[in-house]
Amino acid sequence: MTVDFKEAKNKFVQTWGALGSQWGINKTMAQIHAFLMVSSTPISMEEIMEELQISRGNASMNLRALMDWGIVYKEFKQGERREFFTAEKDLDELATKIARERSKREIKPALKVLKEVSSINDTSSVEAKHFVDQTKKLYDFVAKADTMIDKVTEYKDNWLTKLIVKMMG
Amino acid sequence: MTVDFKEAKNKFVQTWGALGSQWGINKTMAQIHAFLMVSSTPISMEEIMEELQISRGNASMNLRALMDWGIVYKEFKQGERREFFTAEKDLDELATKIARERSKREIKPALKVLKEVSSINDTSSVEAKHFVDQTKKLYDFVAKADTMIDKVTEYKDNWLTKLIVKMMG
DNA sequence: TTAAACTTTCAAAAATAATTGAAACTTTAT
DNA sequence: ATAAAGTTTCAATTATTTTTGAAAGTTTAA
Repeated sequence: MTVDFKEAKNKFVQTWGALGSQWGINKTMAQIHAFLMVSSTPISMEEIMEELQISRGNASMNLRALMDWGIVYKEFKQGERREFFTAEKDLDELATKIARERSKREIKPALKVLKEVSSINDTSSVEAKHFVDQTKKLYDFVAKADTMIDKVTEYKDNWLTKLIVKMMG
Repeated sequence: MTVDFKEAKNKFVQTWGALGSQWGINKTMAQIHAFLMVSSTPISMEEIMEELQISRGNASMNLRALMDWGIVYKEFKQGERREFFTAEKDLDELATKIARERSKREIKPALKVLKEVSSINDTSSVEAKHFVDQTKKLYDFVAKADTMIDKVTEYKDNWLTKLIVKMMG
């Protein structure tokens, strides 16, 4: 491993970790994912701990979380006791899984609340009318965006390209 | 203000705050935005502090941040010394501004790093080759997604609807 | 020019989130 | 059955982020 490669890899992992934080994904989780993304072979927990200088517990919990998101897989190696991990490397698949998971965990529950609060029966004040009107609009908008995520992730391959082609036409 | 309305409003503000956290936006910032979104008149800092039970400093800093994002505006009232605030209420405009701002602040810098690390000249190992290949793919994918944000936010109105219509066709 | 009304700033404190590490647990080989 | 090799869990600790509040700054009216 040349020094340049080592540096580049490290920079990538660090940057991805920082970016993750800004999007509400914890730093280590993003870093482990980044590391696995650019690794060409399955990696043991030991090696992840070593590379990212993190504890066993941290590695274990974040690998679990990544597997729950469906973007990291456990692999078993012939004649090896240890578990190895690989990342989903297909980017269409990766984006699809992240979109679906965020929809399920965050957008759907938010929609539920929006529907609920926009259903109050109060027209006694301008404020109340505006509230109902605005939250209904928000519900429609978010629901539409969520539908789009569903539609878009139904495409198996290359949906982003296809979508852009459609947009241009 | 009936009790139901008060409750609904509060639930909405709380929920939006919690959702914000999950997306890397601080709770108070999201709450202030939510509160302004469903308010039909300009609101003073005093009133925001009162409603959300937060300090003056907190209110001031987060209002500044929201204005930097371009989704909250200062208003001046005839014969009033105090400043009042309103949120961008048009949802297409809101989504556009958030998308553009995140692109500028996070995606563009990430692209820069991706370009940089994928440009190393090392083909001495399978690992290095895989790294370059994978980061190049990532660059292309993220660049494409970012282009899409640009295209989509060029539409002035109703871009989400138009996009869905195109997709269905 | 001054003082009242209001806003901003930022160091310190509080709250929240992430991380550690050791004990408990599981699996496999002998 | 047992011990070695490995993984998971979670209470305690540490790190990070957010919030406070008071001092400094600004604007306006008189």
